[in-house]
Amino acid sequence: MKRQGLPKLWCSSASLTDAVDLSFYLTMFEEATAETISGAVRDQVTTVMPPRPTIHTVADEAGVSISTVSQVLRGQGRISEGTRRKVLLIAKKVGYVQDRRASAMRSGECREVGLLIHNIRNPFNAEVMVGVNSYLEEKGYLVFVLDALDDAVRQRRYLQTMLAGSLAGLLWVPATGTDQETVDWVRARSSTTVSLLRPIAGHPFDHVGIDSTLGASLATRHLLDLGHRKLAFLGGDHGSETIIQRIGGFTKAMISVGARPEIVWPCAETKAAAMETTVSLMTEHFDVTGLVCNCDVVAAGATLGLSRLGLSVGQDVSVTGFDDIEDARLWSPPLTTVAVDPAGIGRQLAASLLERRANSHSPLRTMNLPVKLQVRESSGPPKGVAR
Amino acid sequence: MKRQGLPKLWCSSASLTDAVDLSFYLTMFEEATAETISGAVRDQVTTVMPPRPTIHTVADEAGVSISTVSQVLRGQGRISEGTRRKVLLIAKKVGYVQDRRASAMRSGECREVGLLIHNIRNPFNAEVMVGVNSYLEEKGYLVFVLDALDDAVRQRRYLQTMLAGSLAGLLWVPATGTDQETVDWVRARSSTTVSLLRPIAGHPFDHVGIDSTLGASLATRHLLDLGHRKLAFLGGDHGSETIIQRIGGFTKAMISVGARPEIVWPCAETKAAAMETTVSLMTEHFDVTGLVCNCDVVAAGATLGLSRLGLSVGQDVSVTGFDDIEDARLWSPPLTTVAVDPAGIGRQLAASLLERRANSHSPLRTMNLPVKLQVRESSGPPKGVAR
DNA sequence: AATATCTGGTAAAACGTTCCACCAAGTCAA
DNA sequence: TTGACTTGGTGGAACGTTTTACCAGATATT
Repeated sequence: MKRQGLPKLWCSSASLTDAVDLSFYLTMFEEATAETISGAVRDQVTTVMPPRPTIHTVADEAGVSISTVSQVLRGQGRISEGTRRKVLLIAKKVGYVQDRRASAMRSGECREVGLLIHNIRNPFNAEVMVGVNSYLEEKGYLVFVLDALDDAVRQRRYLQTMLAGSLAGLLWVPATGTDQETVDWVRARSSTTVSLLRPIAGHPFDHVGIDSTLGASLATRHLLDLGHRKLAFLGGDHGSETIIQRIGGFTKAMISVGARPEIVWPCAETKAAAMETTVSLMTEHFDVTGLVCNCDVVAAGATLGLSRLGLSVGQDVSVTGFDDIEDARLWSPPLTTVAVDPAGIGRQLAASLLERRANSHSPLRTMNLPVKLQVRESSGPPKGVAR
Repeated sequence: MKRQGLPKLWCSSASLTDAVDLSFYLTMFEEATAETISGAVRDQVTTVMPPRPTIHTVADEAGVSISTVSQVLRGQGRISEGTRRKVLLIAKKVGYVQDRRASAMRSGECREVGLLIHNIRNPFNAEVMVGVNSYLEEKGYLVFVLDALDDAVRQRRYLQTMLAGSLAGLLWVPATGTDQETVDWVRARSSTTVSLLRPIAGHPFDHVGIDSTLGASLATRHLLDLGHRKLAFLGGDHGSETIIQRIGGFTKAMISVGARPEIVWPCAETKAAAMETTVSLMTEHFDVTGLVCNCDVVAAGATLGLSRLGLSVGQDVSVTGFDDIEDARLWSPPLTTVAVDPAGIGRQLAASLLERRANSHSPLRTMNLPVKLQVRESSGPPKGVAR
């Protein structure tokens, strides 16, 4: 079957009021069903692979030594324009690609950065990943990602594997429950490590994070200013620095107006968990009028929980999030949240990493990026207070 | 600062009706502010790294040859229990970890699998990633992820980098606009490649996908059965096999009841894009009563677009998705969607990869996993038709 | 006593690069 | 003509492993 592009039909987002030729799609359909039987075996033979061409292949073909090829390829040394051309041509012809392992092994150079994150399913984390990647990429680094699923044991395994080949650097969001031994182990093996988002007690690495305390404080303050007094803090993993800071911000803001920050319920970072926790929380504390959530995903879950209880968000109960993920502004009601710029984190992360690589003896740095309260309709004055 | 665990306070998800000691969080807060100044420099010295211990280090320390160490470490060869013990002990003591690069280079063995995906921000993709990872991981493989952002040029670069070190296998969701040259290039370089989700014309690799035609057909049929006749297909990238199949399923189902599948609008795989496209579409075709969406993310965007127009989903207009991401059941209204099991894809992907590695000469296989219509409240009979 | 077999281990050649020391031939100045 | 310098390149040792061939000594077999 041959196909050159699709019929114009749907290639533009303009609508199609004229009658259209449907035969194309029907044909597709027939073929598709035929091929689509579960587990169908296609009688196609895999060809035997020729061995991957090496620097030797190129050298032989060009009639020069491997040293010459190496120098040409790296643009170093003194090679005449003629041989240079010839070598490049042949390299292209035989499809040579440098074996990074061998190269890195000999030269000690390495351009691979590992990003070990705790939950790639959280859109905010995905955003950070894309951000850091785009910055390091243009410096010639390759960022690859491992998702530890916030499990300390799995994280340990991944670290072991990552650091078994050498890395240009490690970007690390420590999983919940990361122990001191793991931290020490990483310190001993990776000279260039930047922790991110979740600070580690003792600050053993460069760190890029956000001002969690301020963020939580801003959100809480916002609800207090609207007239709320009975607020709850919802979400967060057990025992991390981040959550401690956020609860700190919440507490401080509450205390400052004489309210009691009593209700603090952790929960997993998923909508489903947050929904259930919210239902329980609101059942037990029916007089709560505002929820300060640890992240947008939790806020989304809280919204669902509230609507299950027949409570309207922004009117009966106000909700704030943290992160300002792309979706937050699209929800109904749009979420009031503490905005963090994931691209900014990415940029700073890349900068920190490169700086540390350039100068491994400079003192460790902790960067906390600014946060900004993004007020939307999920927060409003409590019932009975005029807007 | 020393801390042994947190106060019991919030370590359980039980609520706290008693008065609590707040001093702890206040202390935290004070410290946090002090440290949290943007760009603050911490006066900590980085220690100089001792060179990473090699197999030689261990051999010298143990007074044996490196061959012996190598054999002990891999549990091969004939080594007495005594030396075995000694070597293992020393290896542990000096903190030896094998250099995977060198090992792989010599032995040709490789346990790294690359996953090149087109958009990790789509939760479905994230789910697939987690799935495949969990299966390959227990077989001792390391799966690392690159997100090509559905950009063919970036994808080309990433492929180049990934295949520059050798890989045990490549799992590939081809980006939109992947050209034949790229496909050929991958074929020439990677013997173990499994394409996933988006089939490639000509089926040059093993493939794990889903029955897109059937899925789209089921969703369309469902709406038709409810009494809808004026349906639109929304979403999808330009020119991929997937979208062709899905439009095929839509078309076939429509035709089978004598309806005209005229309205087919592609759009990017983000909520924002889908929202806008939906607004345009519905403005132009105000009589459409059902939207068959190419994926759940698009369906979510469509929902937002409809509510912006004051149309209620499931009553004024029915919407179906594709994927059944975790959120779909939590939305309001919960989304009727074609359910695909990401874990199943993960498992099958892992299986295909391992099988291909075990037997590189068996014929290529295309597996299409079953889909199932998950009916929820986002679809209902059109107005004027009794439920 | 001569031979075979087993046991525990070593030496050295790879793997595909990089990089440094070196070389042959040409050029140039004195 | 000699010495110094430049140009264009080569040879070979490393990098940290794995793997094969081999060896010395002990033990078993005839």
